[in-house]
Amino acid sequence: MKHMETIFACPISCRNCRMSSLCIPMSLRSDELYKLDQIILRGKPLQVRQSIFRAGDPFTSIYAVRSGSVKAFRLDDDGREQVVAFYLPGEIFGWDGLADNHYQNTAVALETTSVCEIPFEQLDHLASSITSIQNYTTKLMSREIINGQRLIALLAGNSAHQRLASLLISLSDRLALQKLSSTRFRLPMSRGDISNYLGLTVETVSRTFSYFQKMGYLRVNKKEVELLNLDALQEVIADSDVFA
Amino acid sequence: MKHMETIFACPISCRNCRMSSLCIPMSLRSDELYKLDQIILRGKPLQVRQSIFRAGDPFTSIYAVRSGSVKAFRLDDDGREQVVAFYLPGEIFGWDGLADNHYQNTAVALETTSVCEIPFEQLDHLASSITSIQNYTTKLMSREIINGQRLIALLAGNSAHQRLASLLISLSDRLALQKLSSTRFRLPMSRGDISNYLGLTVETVSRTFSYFQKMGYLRVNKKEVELLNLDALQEVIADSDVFA
DNA sequence: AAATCAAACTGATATAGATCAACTCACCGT
DNA sequence: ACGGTGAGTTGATCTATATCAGTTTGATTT
Repeated sequence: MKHMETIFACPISCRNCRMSSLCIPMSLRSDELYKLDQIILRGKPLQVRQSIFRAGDPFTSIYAVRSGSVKAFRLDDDGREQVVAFYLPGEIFGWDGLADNHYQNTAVALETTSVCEIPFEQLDHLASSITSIQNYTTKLMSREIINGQRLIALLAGNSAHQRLASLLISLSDRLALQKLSSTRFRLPMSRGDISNYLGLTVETVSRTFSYFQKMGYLRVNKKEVELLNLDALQEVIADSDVFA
Repeated sequence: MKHMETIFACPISCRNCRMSSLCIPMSLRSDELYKLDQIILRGKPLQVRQSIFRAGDPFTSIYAVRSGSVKAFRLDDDGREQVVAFYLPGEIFGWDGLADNHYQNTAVALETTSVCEIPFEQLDHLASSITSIQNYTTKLMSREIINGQRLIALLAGNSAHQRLASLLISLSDRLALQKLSSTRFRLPMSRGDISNYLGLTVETVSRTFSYFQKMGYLRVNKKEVELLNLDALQEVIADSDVFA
């Protein structure tokens, strides 16, 4: 109910989307954007824990976060969930479904979240005439590969302190892209999600937050964080304890 | 010198490549394959440690392993290398270069290795007329994303034993695709590469090999391994120690 | 064959982070 | 207002793996 006036006053489209500068539209001319806009589906906002797709579902679409945030996780052989990515506004997800036409991950809203659904078949059809779409989607997938590798490197070679500092800096940087405060923000995910994503326990994450706070690097209260010393956090990440 | 007769008697092409059933050609009709074959560059075999591309190099091509093997690694901020993938014959790598037209990783031969270089611009041009190429490359990238996420899950949630067992099973499965023995093979990478990739130390990897041997799961001598009990190794992977 | 060198293995010890346990706090339904 | 529930924090202990310190082996050079 609360958003109704928005919907009627100003139908959502890529043209008036605050995220368009981060999203596929950034690569398009006006006439091309029109065609893209036509194929995008924009449903009701999702509630917390509501899924966008589940592992095993047939692949139909990729998705862009318009507002809110999303976590993507695999279900391991033994049924445990493993978070593999968080997505913020302007970010696009769902590429894991392409390889065999079924999503490998489950994607769920971490808070009230709006996503744009981009049916892949139609996008692909558009891409055959608009080469910049083809190019851009390819680049997006490449970026997803790189982001995965960045996380692999983080998990394989870094301490708990480094892992959490990296996540905070990553979130900070991505919020900055949205022209939001990069120093004061609300973590959309629980401690459990963070610890799972970083390959740690909740206790360790909690203690590391406390440590960073004690050191004056940040202030934290539940999900609210204020980064007080970005440089110090950067240093935590950089300090390979080779010279500790 | 030793391979010269092969080269003269029978020029290398996708048609006579043992890996074609695993590689891009598998998706192509004969006339299409001809066009693909035309753009592929096949250089001399690479020696151990020779690089195919280095992080920062301008992106020009993707590569397929024809024989031998390749490791791909990131250079972390502080200059340490972090192995993010191993590639065996029939596998394709280099997608990380697409996002910003420069490779993010360095790829080096782990042994004497032949690769097919597929210039991306030309492949992309071909893809615009041959949709199965477009589809296939997209699927390959998606698979690369999934493989990365599989490794993330392995690193974030599994013990040393589980990690090594997973790698061994993965290698075994991929050798089987090549119609090679899935139980007796030579590890192309050093213990250092394995430990780096799995986020462990060489000592732990060594001890884990010894443990598996003691348990009768495998026989190992330096790089030669014989898997004696695949089921046991699978069980190591599956055993979330929830019920240990 | 002796000398050199790097990779791999093994043992002893240290430690980061897991595990186990208790407590606080905010929020929710009644 | 009141107990209940789940998320987060903190403390005490335990343990898997890192670290440190050799030793063994096999390949390479002389």
